[in-house]
Amino acid sequence: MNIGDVAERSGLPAKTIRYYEDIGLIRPHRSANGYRCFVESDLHKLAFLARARALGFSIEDCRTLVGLYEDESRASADVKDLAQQHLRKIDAKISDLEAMRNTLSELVECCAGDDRPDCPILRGLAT
Amino acid sequence: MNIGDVAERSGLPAKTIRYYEDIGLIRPHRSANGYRCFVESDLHKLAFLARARALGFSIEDCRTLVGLYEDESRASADVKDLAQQHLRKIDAKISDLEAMRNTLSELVECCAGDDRPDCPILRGLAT
DNA sequence: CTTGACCTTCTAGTTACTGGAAGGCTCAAA
DNA sequence: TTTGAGCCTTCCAGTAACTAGAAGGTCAAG
Repeated sequence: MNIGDVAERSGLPAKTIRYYEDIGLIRPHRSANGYRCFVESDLHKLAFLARARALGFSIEDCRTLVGLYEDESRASADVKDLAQQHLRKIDAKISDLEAMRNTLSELVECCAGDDRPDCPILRGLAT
Repeated sequence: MNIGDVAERSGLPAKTIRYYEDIGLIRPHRSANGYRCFVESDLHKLAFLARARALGFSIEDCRTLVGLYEDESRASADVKDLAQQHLRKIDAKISDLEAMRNTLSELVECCAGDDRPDCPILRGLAT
């Protein structure tokens, strides 16, 4: 398979796949013409990476997850720990965003939104 | 005021204040010795920026907001539009994060988290 | 033999800072 | 008067995870 095929089948842009090779997440073989030559297991790994990234895991977390995935003697506790840490980060981000949303939506609701200059949003920011 | 004073009073690191000058958000005067020399209005603007950033507005949004703030003939509708757009982005981010959290916490709950290799989290990612 | 769709590498840009190096200024103590 | 601490300055590089674009090689079809 060439990069275009795995891009389509994994849902990852070709650029991203090349980047993942650059940083050592995958190691596809090369054909005689220099093209990357992917086998099924490369595709499988890329799909794994795509899903882990979609769940918000960082690239370094993904590297660890792939390592655990390929380690037949892993302890599921290690995977769970990583996932729980990530879950806590997600929760923290959600809290931050909700705090922002609450403050901002209060200000927005107070704003007439007409052609006059008086604006509670700006007043709130300037306070 | 020197940069250390405004840093303390605005809550922004000195590095960040220098950066804001670099990108043209503020234009403090200089003393004879080359030190930046801040007046109250600079401090006020920095505090405004700090609050806008804390609400998640991008630097470019902040630039626009400062412009509106300083424009006595602004229409509050312009401010409100900007804020509402930002609110929608925040809501979208929260939705994304909640989707991640839901999927991930389901997987986490299914995982024994012991020393055995069998792991529903990895299976979920590999599917 | 050319055309178009692939593929390659390389450089640089994105966001909003942050860390660190190398060096100048200021003020108080010895 | 010198010295030292603690400010300040600029400039360069690094962060995360790509993404855009340029310049050029390869391949299959017509």
